Amino acid sequence: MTGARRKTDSGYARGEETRARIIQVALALFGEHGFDGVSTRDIAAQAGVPAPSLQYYFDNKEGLYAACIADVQASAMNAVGPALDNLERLLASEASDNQLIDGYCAVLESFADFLFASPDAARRALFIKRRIMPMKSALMPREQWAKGPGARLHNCCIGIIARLSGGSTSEEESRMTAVAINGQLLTFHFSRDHLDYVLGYDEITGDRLAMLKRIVRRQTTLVFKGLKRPSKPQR
Amino acid sequence: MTGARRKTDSGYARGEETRARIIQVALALFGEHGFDGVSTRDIAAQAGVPAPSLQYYFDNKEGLYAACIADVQASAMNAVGPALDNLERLLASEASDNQLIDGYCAVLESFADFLFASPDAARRALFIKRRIMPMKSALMPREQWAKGPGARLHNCCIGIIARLSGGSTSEEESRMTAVAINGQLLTFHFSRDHLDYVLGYDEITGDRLAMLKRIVRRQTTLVFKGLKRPSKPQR
DNA sequence: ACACATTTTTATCGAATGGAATAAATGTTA
DNA sequence: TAACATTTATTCCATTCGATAAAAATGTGT
Repeated sequence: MTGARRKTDSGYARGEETRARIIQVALALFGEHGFDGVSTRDIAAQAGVPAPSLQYYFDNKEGLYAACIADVQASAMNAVGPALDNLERLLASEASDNQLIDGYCAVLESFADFLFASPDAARRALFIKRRIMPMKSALMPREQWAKGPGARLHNCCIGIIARLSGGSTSEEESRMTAVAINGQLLTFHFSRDHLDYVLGYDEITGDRLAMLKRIVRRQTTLVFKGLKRPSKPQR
Repeated sequence: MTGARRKTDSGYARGEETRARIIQVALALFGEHGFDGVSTRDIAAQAGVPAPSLQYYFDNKEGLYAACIADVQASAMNAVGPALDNLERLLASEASDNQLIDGYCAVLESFADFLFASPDAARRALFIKRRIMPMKSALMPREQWAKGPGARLHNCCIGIIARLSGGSTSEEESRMTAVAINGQLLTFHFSRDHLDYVLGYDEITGDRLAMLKRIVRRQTTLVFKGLKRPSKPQR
Protein backbone atom coordinates (compact mmCIF):
# COMPACT_ATOMS: atom_id res chain seq x y z
CA MET A 1 0.00 0.00 0.00
CA THR A 2 1.60 3.18 -1.21
CA GLY A 3 2.23 6.09 1.11
CA ALA A 4 -1.02 6.12 3.04
CA ARG A 5 -1.04 7.73 6.44
CA ARG A 6 -2.57 4.64 7.93
CA LYS A 7 -0.25 1.94 9.19
CA THR A 8 -1.31 -1.53 8.19
CA ASP A 9 0.67 -3.36 10.85
CA SER A 10 -1.18 -1.76 13.74
CA GLY A 11 -4.62 -0.78 12.50
CA TYR A 12 -7.96 -1.44 14.07
CA ALA A 13 -10.44 -3.88 12.62
CA ARG A 14 -12.80 -1.02 12.04
CA GLY A 15 -10.26 0.66 9.81
CA GLU A 16 -9.79 -2.54 7.86
CA GLU A 17 -13.53 -2.71 7.21
CA THR A 18 -13.69 0.90 6.13
CA ARG A 19 -10.76 0.41 3.79
CA ALA A 20 -12.37 -2.62 2.20
CA ARG A 21 -15.68 -0.82 1.78
CA ILE A 22 -13.98 2.06 0.04
CA ILE A 23 -12.24 -0.31 -2.36
CA GLN A 24 -15.45 -2.08 -3.30
CA VAL A 25 -17.22 1.20 -3.96
CA ALA A 26 -14.27 2.49 -5.96
CA LEU A 27 -14.13 -0.68 -8.03
CA ALA A 28 -17.73 -0.25 -9.01
CA LEU A 29 -17.46 3.44 -9.78
CA PHE A 30 -14.13 3.29 -11.58
CA GLY A 31 -15.46 0.35 -13.52
CA GLU A 32 -18.48 2.27 -14.62
CA HIS A 33 -17.03 5.71 -15.24
CA GLY A 34 -13.28 5.30 -15.49
CA PHE A 35 -10.62 6.88 -13.35
CA ASP A 36 -11.16 10.46 -14.45
CA GLY A 37 -14.91 10.18 -14.54
CA VAL A 38 -15.23 9.62 -10.80
CA SER A 39 -14.34 12.16 -8.15
CA THR A 40 -12.94 11.31 -4.75
CA ARG A 41 -16.05 12.92 -3.32
CA ASP A 42 -18.27 10.56 -5.32
CA ILE A 43 -16.46 7.57 -3.93
CA ALA A 44 -16.39 8.87 -0.39
CA ALA A 45 -20.08 9.71 -0.41
CA GLN A 46 -21.09 6.28 -1.60
CA ALA A 47 -18.76 4.58 0.84
CA GLY A 48 -20.21 6.70 3.65
CA VAL A 49 -16.92 8.34 4.65
CA PRO A 50 -15.65 11.91 4.39
CA ALA A 51 -13.43 12.55 1.37
CA PRO A 52 -10.15 12.98 3.32
CA SER A 53 -10.49 9.38 4.44
CA LEU A 54 -9.26 8.46 1.00
CA GLN A 55 -5.99 10.26 1.63
CA TYR A 56 -5.77 8.68 5.05
CA TYR A 57 -6.12 5.14 3.71
CA PHE A 58 -4.61 5.39 0.25
CA ASP A 59 -2.58 8.63 0.16
CA ASN A 60 -4.20 9.86 -3.03
CA LYS A 61 -6.59 8.90 -5.80
CA GLU A 62 -3.94 6.94 -7.61
CA GLY A 63 -3.15 4.97 -4.51
CA LEU A 64 -6.79 3.99 -4.28
CA TYR A 65 -6.73 2.90 -7.88
CA ALA A 66 -3.64 0.81 -7.26
CA ALA A 67 -5.38 -0.85 -4.33
CA CYS A 68 -8.29 -1.69 -6.62
CA ILE A 69 -5.91 -3.26 -9.10
CA ALA A 70 -4.35 -5.36 -6.39
CA ASP A 71 -7.77 -6.46 -5.17
CA VAL A 72 -8.91 -7.58 -8.60
CA GLN A 73 -5.64 -9.33 -9.34
CA ALA A 74 -5.92 -11.27 -6.14
CA SER A 75 -9.48 -12.36 -6.78
CA ALA A 76 -8.72 -13.30 -10.35
CA MET A 77 -5.85 -15.49 -9.30
CA ASN A 78 -8.03 -17.01 -6.62
CA ALA A 79 -10.62 -17.93 -9.21
CA VAL A 80 -8.43 -19.22 -12.02
CA GLY A 81 -5.26 -20.16 -10.20
CA PRO A 82 -6.11 -23.80 -9.48
CA ALA A 83 -7.03 -24.56 -13.08
CA LEU A 84 -3.90 -22.80 -14.29
CA ASP A 85 -1.79 -24.76 -11.82
CA ASN A 86 -3.23 -27.98 -13.15
CA LEU A 87 -2.67 -27.01 -16.76
CA GLU A 88 0.90 -25.99 -16.10
CA ARG A 89 1.49 -29.38 -14.52
CA LEU A 90 0.07 -31.10 -17.58
CA LEU A 91 2.32 -29.04 -19.83
CA ALA A 92 5.32 -30.02 -17.75
CA SER A 93 4.47 -33.69 -18.12
CA GLU A 94 3.87 -36.14 -20.92
CA ALA A 95 0.19 -35.50 -21.08
CA SER A 96 -1.71 -36.39 -24.22
CA ASP A 97 -2.93 -33.82 -26.68
CA ASN A 98 -6.50 -34.36 -25.60
CA GLN A 99 -5.55 -33.89 -21.97
CA LEU A 100 -3.88 -30.62 -22.80
CA ILE A 101 -6.80 -29.34 -24.81
CA ASP A 102 -9.22 -30.41 -22.13
CA GLY A 103 -7.14 -28.77 -19.42
CA TYR A 104 -6.99 -25.63 -21.47
CA CYS A 105 -10.72 -25.49 -21.91
CA ALA A 106 -11.13 -25.96 -18.18
CA VAL A 107 -9.00 -22.89 -17.62
CA LEU A 108 -11.08 -20.89 -20.07
CA GLU A 109 -14.17 -22.03 -18.20
CA SER A 110 -12.79 -20.81 -14.92
CA PHE A 111 -12.07 -17.48 -16.60
CA ALA A 112 -15.65 -17.37 -17.83
CA ASP A 113 -16.91 -17.95 -14.30
CA PHE A 114 -14.69 -15.23 -12.97
CA LEU A 115 -15.87 -12.78 -15.61
CA PHE A 116 -19.58 -13.52 -15.67
CA ALA A 117 -20.90 -15.76 -12.95
CA SER A 118 -22.03 -13.17 -10.42
CA PRO A 119 -22.77 -9.45 -9.96
CA ASP A 120 -19.57 -9.17 -7.96
CA ALA A 121 -17.77 -10.74 -10.88
CA ALA A 122 -19.28 -8.26 -13.26
CA ARG A 123 -18.12 -5.37 -11.14
CA ARG A 124 -14.56 -6.59 -11.07
CA ALA A 125 -14.53 -7.41 -14.72
CA LEU A 126 -15.88 -4.01 -15.65
CA PHE A 127 -13.07 -2.45 -13.67
CA ILE A 128 -10.55 -4.50 -15.60
CA LYS A 129 -12.07 -3.37 -18.85
CA ARG A 130 -11.90 0.32 -18.00
CA ARG A 131 -8.26 0.56 -17.19
CA ILE A 132 -7.31 4.12 -17.72
CA MET A 133 -4.61 5.37 -15.44
CA PRO A 134 -3.83 9.03 -14.88
CA MET A 135 -0.20 8.66 -15.77
CA LYS A 136 1.58 8.08 -19.01
CA SER A 137 2.41 4.64 -17.74
CA ALA A 138 -1.20 3.68 -17.98
CA LEU A 139 -0.39 0.04 -17.95
CA MET A 140 0.44 -2.48 -15.38
CA PRO A 141 4.21 -2.85 -15.36
CA ARG A 142 5.35 -5.70 -17.52
CA GLU A 143 6.75 -7.70 -14.63
CA GLN A 144 3.48 -7.45 -12.78
CA TRP A 145 1.54 -8.52 -15.84
CA ALA A 146 3.89 -11.45 -16.31
CA LYS A 147 2.81 -12.83 -12.93
CA GLY A 148 -0.88 -12.36 -13.55
CA PRO A 149 -3.53 -14.78 -14.80
CA GLY A 150 -3.65 -13.32 -18.31
CA ALA A 151 0.02 -13.90 -18.88
CA ARG A 152 -0.13 -17.43 -17.58
CA LEU A 153 -3.06 -18.21 -19.82
CA HIS A 154 -1.23 -16.80 -22.80
CA ASN A 155 1.94 -18.74 -22.06
CA CYS A 156 0.07 -22.01 -21.60
CA CYS A 157 -1.63 -21.52 -24.92
CA ILE A 158 1.73 -20.95 -26.60
CA GLY A 159 2.99 -24.10 -24.95
CA ILE A 160 0.10 -26.15 -26.26
CA ILE A 161 0.49 -24.77 -29.75
CA ALA A 162 4.15 -25.73 -29.71
CA ARG A 163 3.26 -29.23 -28.54
CA LEU A 164 0.49 -29.80 -31.04
CA SER A 165 2.37 -28.44 -34.02
CA GLY A 166 5.54 -30.27 -33.06
CA GLY A 167 7.51 -27.06 -33.13
CA SER A 168 6.64 -26.24 -36.74
CA THR A 169 4.91 -22.98 -35.83
CA SER A 170 7.17 -19.97 -35.32
CA GLU A 171 7.30 -18.26 -31.93
CA GLU A 172 5.77 -15.16 -33.45
CA GLU A 173 2.92 -17.00 -35.09
CA SER A 174 2.28 -18.97 -31.91
CA ARG A 175 1.88 -15.80 -29.94
CA MET A 176 -0.54 -14.34 -32.39
CA THR A 177 -2.48 -17.56 -32.66
CA ALA A 178 -2.77 -17.71 -28.88
CA VAL A 179 -4.27 -14.23 -28.77
CA ALA A 180 -6.80 -15.20 -31.41
CA ILE A 181 -7.74 -18.39 -29.61
CA ASN A 182 -8.31 -16.65 -26.31
CA GLY A 183 -10.15 -13.88 -28.04
CA GLN A 184 -13.09 -16.18 -28.51
CA LEU A 185 -13.90 -15.87 -24.83
CA LEU A 186 -12.32 -12.54 -23.97
CA THR A 187 -14.28 -10.69 -26.59
CA PHE A 188 -17.44 -11.21 -24.51
CA HIS A 189 -15.75 -9.40 -21.69
CA PHE A 190 -14.50 -6.58 -23.91
CA SER A 191 -17.94 -6.20 -25.47
CA ARG A 192 -19.86 -5.91 -22.21
CA ASP A 193 -21.11 -2.45 -23.02
CA HIS A 194 -23.09 -3.65 -25.94
CA LEU A 195 -23.80 -7.28 -25.20
CA ASP A 196 -27.45 -6.35 -25.20
CA TYR A 197 -27.14 -5.31 -28.83
CA VAL A 198 -25.38 -8.43 -30.06
CA LEU A 199 -26.96 -11.06 -27.83
CA GLY A 200 -30.25 -9.55 -26.76
CA TYR A 201 -29.27 -9.62 -23.08
CA ASP A 202 -26.39 -8.25 -21.07
CA GLU A 203 -25.94 -10.82 -18.35
CA ILE A 204 -24.29 -14.10 -19.09
CA THR A 205 -25.22 -16.32 -16.18
CA GLY A 206 -26.83 -19.70 -15.63
CA ASP A 207 -27.81 -21.49 -18.84
CA ARG A 208 -26.32 -18.76 -20.94
CA LEU A 209 -23.00 -19.10 -19.25
CA ALA A 210 -23.15 -22.84 -19.81
CA MET A 211 -23.84 -22.23 -23.49
CA LEU A 212 -20.95 -19.81 -23.73
CA LYS A 213 -18.64 -22.36 -22.20
CA ARG A 214 -19.85 -25.02 -24.59
CA ILE A 215 -19.30 -22.78 -27.61
CA VAL A 216 -15.85 -21.69 -26.52
CA ARG A 217 -14.82 -25.26 -25.77
CA ARG A 218 -16.04 -26.47 -29.14
CA GLN A 219 -14.33 -23.76 -31.10
CA THR A 220 -11.12 -23.88 -29.13
CA THR A 221 -10.92 -27.63 -29.57
CA LEU A 222 -11.50 -27.34 -33.32
CA VAL A 223 -8.78 -24.74 -33.67
CA PHE A 224 -6.27 -26.66 -31.58
CA LYS A 225 -6.94 -29.85 -33.51
CA GLY A 226 -6.44 -27.94 -36.71
CA LEU A 227 -2.94 -27.16 -35.54
CA LYS A 228 -1.89 -30.76 -35.08
CA ARG A 229 1.17 -31.71 -37.00
CA PRO A 230 0.01 -34.69 -39.00
CA SER A 231 -3.16 -32.95 -40.10
CA LYS A 232 -3.88 -31.58 -43.57
CA PRO A 233 -0.43 -30.93 -45.12
CA GLN A 234 -1.92 -28.39 -47.51
CA ARG A 235 -3.28 -26.35 -44.63
CA MET B 1 -24.01 18.42 -35.82
CA THR B 2 -25.76 19.17 -32.57
CA GLY B 3 -26.55 22.68 -31.47
CA ALA B 4 -23.35 24.41 -32.51
CA ARG B 5 -23.44 28.10 -33.12
CA ARG B 6 -21.87 27.62 -36.50
CA LYS B 7 -24.15 27.05 -39.45
CA THR B 8 -23.00 24.32 -41.77
CA ASP B 9 -25.00 25.39 -44.78
CA SER B 10 -23.27 28.72 -45.05
CA GLY B 11 -19.83 28.41 -43.51
CA TYR B 12 -16.53 29.41 -44.95
CA ALA B 13 -13.97 26.89 -46.12
CA ARG B 14 -11.62 28.13 -43.42
CA GLY B 15 -14.14 27.14 -40.78
CA GLU B 16 -14.50 23.73 -42.31
CA GLU B 17 -10.76 23.20 -42.08
CA THR B 18 -10.65 24.35 -38.49
CA ARG B 19 -13.51 22.05 -37.59
CA ALA B 20 -11.83 19.07 -39.19
CA ARG B 21 -8.55 19.83 -37.45
CA ILE B 22 -10.26 19.99 -34.07
CA ILE B 23 -11.93 16.63 -34.70
CA GLN B 24 -8.67 14.91 -35.61
CA VAL B 25 -6.95 16.26 -32.51
CA ALA B 26 -9.87 15.28 -30.33
CA LEU B 27 -9.94 11.78 -31.79
CA ALA B 28 -6.34 11.29 -30.86
CA LEU B 29 -6.64 12.74 -27.38
CA PHE B 30 -9.94 11.11 -26.49
CA GLY B 31 -8.54 7.85 -27.81
CA GLU B 32 -5.54 8.11 -25.59
CA HIS B 33 -7.03 9.54 -22.40
CA GLY B 34 -10.77 9.03 -22.60
CA PHE B 35 -13.49 11.64 -22.53
CA ASP B 36 -12.99 12.80 -18.96
CA GLY B 37 -9.24 12.61 -19.11
CA VAL B 38 -8.97 15.37 -21.70
CA SER B 39 -9.94 18.98 -21.15
CA THR B 40 -11.38 21.27 -23.75
CA ARG B 41 -8.31 23.43 -23.21
CA ASP B 42 -6.01 20.48 -24.00
CA ILE B 43 -7.80 19.89 -27.28
CA ALA B 44 -7.95 23.54 -28.20
CA ALA B 45 -4.28 24.08 -27.50
CA GLN B 46 -3.20 21.18 -29.64
CA ALA B 47 -5.54 22.17 -32.44
CA GLY B 48 -4.18 25.71 -32.27
CA VAL B 49 -7.49 27.39 -31.51
CA PRO B 50 -8.81 29.14 -28.41
CA ALA B 51 -11.02 27.01 -26.20
CA PRO B 52 -14.33 28.76 -26.95
CA SER B 53 -13.96 27.66 -30.57
CA LEU B 54 -15.10 24.28 -29.37
CA GLN B 55 -18.42 25.75 -28.27
CA TYR B 56 -18.67 27.68 -31.52
CA TYR B 57 -18.23 24.56 -33.67
CA PHE B 58 -19.69 21.83 -31.50
CA ASP B 59 -21.79 23.51 -28.81
CA ASN B 60 -20.10 21.64 -25.98
CA LYS B 61 -17.66 18.88 -25.20
CA GLU B 62 -20.25 16.21 -25.77
CA GLY B 63 -21.04 17.62 -29.16
CA LEU B 64 -17.40 17.34 -30.08
CA TYR B 65 -17.40 13.76 -28.93
CA ALA B 66 -20.46 13.01 -31.02
CA ALA B 67 -18.72 14.52 -34.04
CA CYS B 68 -15.78 12.23 -33.41
CA ILE B 69 -18.10 9.24 -33.31
CA ALA B 70 -19.67 10.25 -36.58
CA ASP B 71 -16.25 10.70 -38.16
CA VAL B 72 -15.05 7.27 -37.14
CA GLN B 73 -18.28 5.60 -38.18
CA ALA B 74 -18.00 7.16 -41.60
CA SER B 75 -14.44 6.08 -42.12
CA ALA B 76 -15.13 2.58 -40.87
CA MET B 77 -17.99 2.16 -43.27
CA ASN B 78 -15.83 3.54 -46.05
CA ALA B 79 -13.21 0.93 -45.32
CA VAL B 80 -15.33 -2.15 -44.82
CA GLY B 81 -18.52 -1.26 -46.64
CA PRO B 82 -17.62 -2.72 -50.03
CA ALA B 83 -16.65 -6.10 -48.60
CA LEU B 84 -19.82 -6.14 -46.48
CA ASP B 85 -21.91 -5.26 -49.51
CA ASN B 86 -20.42 -8.16 -51.41
CA LEU B 87 -20.98 -10.59 -48.57
CA GLU B 88 -24.57 -9.50 -48.12
CA ARG B 89 -25.12 -10.15 -51.82
CA LEU B 90 -23.65 -13.63 -51.47
CA LEU B 91 -25.91 -14.33 -48.53
CA ALA B 92 -28.94 -13.24 -50.51
CA SER B 93 -28.01 -15.63 -53.31
CA GLU B 94 -27.36 -19.33 -53.75
CA ALA B 95 -23.67 -19.00 -53.08
CA SER B 96 -21.73 -22.08 -52.01
CA ASP B 97 -20.53 -22.60 -48.46
CA ASN B 98 -16.97 -21.97 -49.51
CA GLN B 99 -17.96 -18.75 -51.22
CA LEU B 100 -19.66 -17.58 -48.06
CA ILE B 101 -16.75 -18.47 -45.84
CA ASP B 102 -14.33 -16.84 -48.24
CA GLY B 103 -16.45 -13.71 -48.45
CA TYR B 104 -16.63 -13.59 -44.69
CA CYS B 105 -12.90 -13.83 -44.31
CA ALA B 106 -12.51 -11.04 -46.83
CA VAL B 107 -14.69 -8.84 -44.63
CA LEU B 108 -12.60 -9.68 -41.58
CA GLU B 109 -9.51 -8.76 -43.55
CA SER B 110 -10.94 -5.39 -44.43
CA PHE B 111 -11.70 -4.87 -40.76
CA ALA B 112 -8.10 -5.76 -39.94
CA ASP B 113 -6.86 -3.18 -42.41
CA PHE B 114 -9.13 -0.56 -40.94
CA LEU B 115 -7.97 -1.32 -37.43
CA PHE B 116 -4.25 -1.75 -37.97
CA ALA B 117 -2.91 -0.77 -41.35
CA SER B 118 -1.84 2.80 -40.65
CA PRO B 119 -1.15 5.31 -37.86
CA ASP B 120 -4.38 7.07 -38.78
CA ALA B 121 -6.14 3.75 -38.43
CA ALA B 122 -4.63 3.22 -35.03
CA ARG B 123 -5.84 6.59 -33.86
CA ARG B 124 -9.38 5.91 -34.92
CA ALA B 125 -9.36 2.45 -33.50
CA LEU B 126 -8.04 3.64 -30.18
CA PHE B 127 -10.88 6.10 -30.03
CA ILE B 128 -13.37 3.30 -30.65
CA LYS B 129 -11.84 1.31 -27.85
CA ARG B 130 -12.05 4.10 -25.31
CA ARG B 131 -15.69 4.82 -25.57
CA ILE B 132 -16.67 6.43 -22.34
CA MET B 133 -19.43 8.93 -22.62
CA PRO B 134 -20.30 11.46 -19.92
CA MET B 135 -23.91 10.46 -19.72
CA LYS B 136 -25.67 7.43 -18.44
CA SER B 137 -26.45 6.56 -22.02
CA ALA B 138 -22.84 5.86 -22.63
CA LEU B 139 -23.60 3.84 -25.67
CA MET B 140 -24.43 4.50 -29.21
CA PRO B 141 -28.19 4.25 -29.54
CA ARG B 142 -29.27 0.85 -30.66
CA GLU B 143 -30.67 2.06 -33.96
CA GLN B 144 -27.42 3.77 -34.78
CA TRP B 145 -25.43 0.68 -33.92
CA ALA B 146 -27.74 -1.40 -36.06
CA LYS B 147 -26.66 0.59 -39.11
CA GLY B 148 -22.97 0.39 -38.35
CA PRO B 149 -20.30 -1.97 -39.61
CA GLY B 150 -20.16 -4.02 -36.40
CA ALA B 151 -23.82 -4.87 -36.59
CA ARG B 152 -23.62 -5.82 -40.23
CA LEU B 153 -20.66 -8.07 -39.57
CA HIS B 154 -22.50 -9.74 -36.72
CA ASN B 155 -25.64 -10.27 -38.77
CA CYS B 156 -23.74 -11.73 -41.71
CA CYS B 157 -22.03 -14.15 -39.39
CA ILE B 158 -25.38 -15.25 -37.97
CA GLY B 159 -26.60 -15.72 -41.54
CA ILE B 160 -23.68 -17.91 -42.44
CA ILE B 161 -24.06 -20.00 -39.30
CA ALA B 162 -27.72 -20.57 -40.16
CA ARG B 163 -26.77 -21.60 -43.71
CA LEU B 164 -23.98 -23.95 -42.70
CA SER B 165 -25.86 -25.64 -39.92
CA GLY B 166 -29.02 -25.95 -41.97
CA GLY B 167 -31.02 -24.17 -39.30
CA SER B 168 -30.14 -26.65 -36.56
CA THR B 169 -28.46 -24.02 -34.40
CA SER B 170 -30.76 -21.91 -32.24
CA GLU B 171 -30.93 -18.18 -32.78
CA GLU B 172 -29.45 -17.61 -29.35
CA GLU B 173 -26.55 -19.95 -29.90
CA SER B 174 -25.90 -18.48 -33.34
CA ARG B 175 -25.57 -15.04 -31.84
CA MET B 176 -23.15 -16.19 -29.23
CA THR B 177 -21.18 -18.23 -31.70
CA ALA B 178 -20.91 -15.20 -33.99
CA VAL B 179 -19.46 -13.10 -31.17
CA ALA B 180 -16.89 -15.78 -30.44
CA ILE B 181 -15.91 -16.13 -34.10
CA ASN B 182 -15.40 -12.41 -34.54
CA GLY B 183 -13.58 -12.21 -31.26
CA GLN B 184 -10.60 -13.88 -32.85
CA LEU B 185 -9.83 -10.69 -34.71
CA LEU B 186 -11.45 -8.09 -32.48
CA THR B 187 -9.50 -9.15 -29.45
CA PHE B 188 -6.35 -7.72 -31.03
CA HIS B 189 -8.08 -4.38 -31.17
CA PHE B 190 -9.36 -4.62 -27.59
CA SER B 191 -5.91 -5.63 -26.36
CA ARG B 192 -4.03 -2.79 -27.98
CA ASP B 193 -2.81 -1.43 -24.65
CA HIS B 194 -0.80 -4.50 -23.96
CA LEU B 195 -0.05 -5.94 -27.37
CA ASP B 196 3.60 -5.37 -26.57
CA TYR B 197 3.29 -7.75 -23.66
CA VAL B 198 1.58 -10.57 -25.53
CA LEU B 199 3.19 -10.22 -28.94
CA GLY B 200 6.45 -8.41 -28.28
CA TYR B 201 5.44 -5.44 -30.46
CA ASP B 202 2.51 -3.08 -30.50
CA GLU B 203 2.10 -2.31 -34.19
CA ILE B 204 0.49 -4.82 -36.46
CA THR B 205 1.45 -3.67 -39.94
CA GLY B 206 3.09 -5.14 -43.02
CA ASP B 207 4.12 -8.78 -42.65
CA ARG B 208 2.60 -8.97 -39.22
CA LEU B 209 -0.73 -7.81 -40.49
CA ALA B 210 -0.50 -10.41 -43.24
CA MET B 211 0.20 -13.06 -40.63
CA LEU B 212 -2.74 -11.93 -38.53
CA LYS B 213 -5.02 -12.17 -41.53
CA ARG B 214 -3.76 -15.64 -42.33
CA ILE B 215 -4.32 -16.84 -38.77
CA VAL B 216 -7.79 -15.37 -38.53
CA ARG B 217 -8.77 -16.80 -41.89
CA ARG B 218 -7.49 -20.23 -40.95
CA GLN B 219 -9.25 -20.32 -37.61
CA THR B 220 -12.48 -18.82 -38.86
CA THR B 221 -12.60 -21.33 -41.68
CA LEU B 222 -12.01 -24.22 -39.29
CA VAL B 223 -14.76 -23.06 -36.99
CA PHE B 224 -17.27 -22.49 -39.77
CA LYS B 225 -16.54 -25.88 -41.28
CA GLY B 226 -17.01 -27.42 -37.87
CA LEU B 227 -20.55 -26.08 -37.94
CA LYS B 228 -21.55 -27.79 -41.18
CA ARG B 229 -24.59 -29.96 -40.87
CA PRO B 230 -23.38 -33.26 -42.25
CA SER B 231 -20.15 -33.17 -40.33
CA LYS B 232 -19.20 -35.30 -37.30
CA PRO B 233 -22.54 -36.41 -35.80
CA GLN B 234 -20.87 -36.94 -32.42
CA ARG B 235 -19.60 -33.40 -32.31
C1' DA C 1 -15.10 50.36 -50.54
C1' DC C 2 -18.67 48.99 -47.72
C1' DA C 3 -22.10 46.03 -45.54
C1' DC C 4 -22.76 41.88 -43.78
C1' DA C 5 -21.34 37.13 -42.37
C1' DT C 6 -18.26 34.21 -40.21
C1' DT C 7 -14.57 33.09 -37.33
C1' DT C 8 -11.31 34.01 -33.81
C1' DT C 9 -10.11 35.99 -29.51
C1' DT C 10 -10.19 37.98 -24.86
C1' DA C 11 -12.03 38.25 -20.46
C1' DT C 12 -14.73 36.30 -17.16
C1' DC C 13 -17.81 33.12 -14.46
C1' DG C 14 -19.34 29.53 -11.08
C1' DA C 15 -18.57 24.98 -9.97
C1' DA C 16 -15.90 21.01 -9.23
C1' DT C 17 -11.64 18.81 -8.19
C1' DG C 18 -7.73 16.52 -5.48
C1' DG C 19 -5.74 17.43 -1.60
C1' DA C 20 -3.80 19.56 3.13
C1' DA C 21 -4.23 20.78 7.92
C1' DT C 22 -6.32 20.32 12.09
C1' DA C 23 -9.67 19.07 15.47
C1' DA C 24 -12.98 15.85 17.27
C1' DA C 25 -14.54 11.26 18.01
C1' DT C 26 -13.77 6.57 18.87
C1' DG C 27 -11.00 2.39 19.96
C1' DT C 28 -7.38 -0.11 22.66
C1' DT C 29 -4.60 -1.23 26.46
C1' DA C 30 -2.49 -1.05 30.95
C1' DT D 1 -10.08 5.51 34.21
C1' DA D 2 -6.52 7.64 31.71
C1' DA D 3 -3.12 7.71 28.19
C1' DC D 4 -2.25 6.77 23.81
C1' DA D 5 -3.49 5.21 19.05
C1' DT D 6 -6.43 5.24 15.33
C1' DT D 7 -10.10 6.89 12.68
C1' DT D 8 -13.45 10.23 11.35
C1' DA D 9 -14.87 14.85 10.34
C1' DT D 10 -14.64 19.86 9.40
C1' DT D 11 -12.66 23.62 7.18
C1' DC D 12 -10.08 25.41 3.82
C1' DC D 13 -6.92 25.89 -0.38
C1' DA D 14 -5.28 26.49 -5.18
C1' DT D 15 -6.15 24.89 -9.46
C1' DT D 16 -8.69 23.29 -13.23
C1' DC D 17 -12.80 22.73 -15.62
C1' DG D 18 -16.71 23.55 -19.18
C1' DA D 19 -18.81 27.26 -20.62
C1' DT D 20 -20.72 32.35 -21.62
C1' DA D 21 -20.63 36.96 -23.39
C1' DA D 22 -18.81 40.34 -26.04
C1' DA D 23 -15.33 42.36 -28.87
C1' DA D 24 -12.00 42.04 -32.54
C1' DA D 25 -10.41 40.10 -36.74
C1' DT D 26 -11.08 38.14 -41.09
C1' DG D 27 -13.77 36.59 -45.20
C1' DT D 28 -17.38 37.27 -48.85
C1' DG D 29 -20.24 39.49 -52.15
C1' DT D 30 -22.10 43.54 -54.39
